[in-house]
Amino acid sequence: MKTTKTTIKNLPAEQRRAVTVEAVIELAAEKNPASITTAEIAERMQLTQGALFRHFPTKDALWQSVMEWVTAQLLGRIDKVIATTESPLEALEMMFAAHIDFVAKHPGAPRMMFAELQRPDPTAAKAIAQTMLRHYSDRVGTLLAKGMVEGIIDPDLDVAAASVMFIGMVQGLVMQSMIAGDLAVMIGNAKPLFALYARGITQRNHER
Amino acid sequence: MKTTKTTIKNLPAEQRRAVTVEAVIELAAEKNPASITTAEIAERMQLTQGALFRHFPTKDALWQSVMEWVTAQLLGRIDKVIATTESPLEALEMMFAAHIDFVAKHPGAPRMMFAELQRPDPTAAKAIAQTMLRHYSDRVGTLLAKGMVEGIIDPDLDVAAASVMFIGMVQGLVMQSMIAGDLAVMIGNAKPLFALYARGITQRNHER
DNA sequence: AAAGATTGTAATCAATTACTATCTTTTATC
DNA sequence: GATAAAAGATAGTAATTGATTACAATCTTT
Repeated sequence: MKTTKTTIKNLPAEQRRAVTVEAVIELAAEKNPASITTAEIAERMQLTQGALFRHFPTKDALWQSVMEWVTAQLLGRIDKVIATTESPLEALEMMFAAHIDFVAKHPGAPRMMFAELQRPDPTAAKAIAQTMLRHYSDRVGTLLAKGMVEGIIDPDLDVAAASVMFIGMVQGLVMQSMIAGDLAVMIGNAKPLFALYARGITQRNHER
Repeated sequence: MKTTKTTIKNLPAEQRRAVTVEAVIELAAEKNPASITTAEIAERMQLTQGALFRHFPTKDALWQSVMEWVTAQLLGRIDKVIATTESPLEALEMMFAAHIDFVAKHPGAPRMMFAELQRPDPTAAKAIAQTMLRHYSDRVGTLLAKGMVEGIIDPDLDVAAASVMFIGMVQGLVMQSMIAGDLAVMIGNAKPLFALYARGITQRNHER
């Protein structure tokens, strides 16, 4: 037993790649993802810069792995909570909460998404980000459609607009937390925000 | 008379600075603002890279000017349309439309905002972005409060949440247009989006 | 324990970064 | 039209970028 925590060297390749992705996620929480250098990543994980390229052929390949990690994590969490309820509205709320929780734990994730989508050249990492968001929108759209059938959600609702607003809410909270420089503000405002959203999409006949 | 349109040289300093800001806004529409170099800016305006530093002492000073331009433009347009109506709800809708119109004309603007807010170090440009968004939120909050007094807007509304959602809508549309790679999608979705927003914040007693 | 494969180090590469010093050209003012 | 100031061109700087190299340390397999 000689696992010194500070210097974990000679990790198997797969494990090293995983640690690298974690380091990038960490760094993306602290600064603009576009300006993260390979030297910074290496320093964060107590490794030399050149060693990084033994595990990733190129920097974009590294970003690709990172985006895949984010995709798997976020969609995984979302699908998990959706499956726990039959109510579409409740599912949307849990989906939103799960997303905010994920973003609060990994503030770098939405920033990376945004940064990747901005890239002019069609990189592999960018493509992953695009398909991820498409899948995300599909989840929201499906739940909304389900709710309309059940009569919970307004039948005249513009599903596309409601999807954009759902994603916009997350983005708005992220932006607000960046202005305030405080992540707690995000979790605190999540519940009233969704309440406002629900008020906009739900059917009215039953009330009052 | 030999004013070839491609080479506008020897501009007076003030004019040159204005042209520079325009060039940066243009470039920010095409790629990640954080990775815009002084060489690129100079090339875009048919100037040598060194000449840029005759008009801006440092690169951050340049960004500062750009952020000031965005602030003046956006807040200026917004205040202008707000003044044209007495109805808070109508004012909000016009404000939203003006914002989307501005963003559609200058897609680089919101990207720069996002990029600046992400910077870990407290630069002058970042400070401008923060105060700008604070002023923006104030405008929304004031209109909402006014609407509550007039009985148009739900008295139990969470004003902070509604402000976050307002900004989030813009951000959501920006993101959607980045995924689609098409700016037209933004303008097309603006109206139904605001309708959904209005549905969430307005008083219910008068209807049905 | 020998052999081979894997992982990491240190030095280095060309390209690019923001920024500067020096020289030339253009513009404005008399 | 002479002269000074303003604006731009040219050609640099040191530092940083992603990526590659030769070599050493470590692990795995036999």
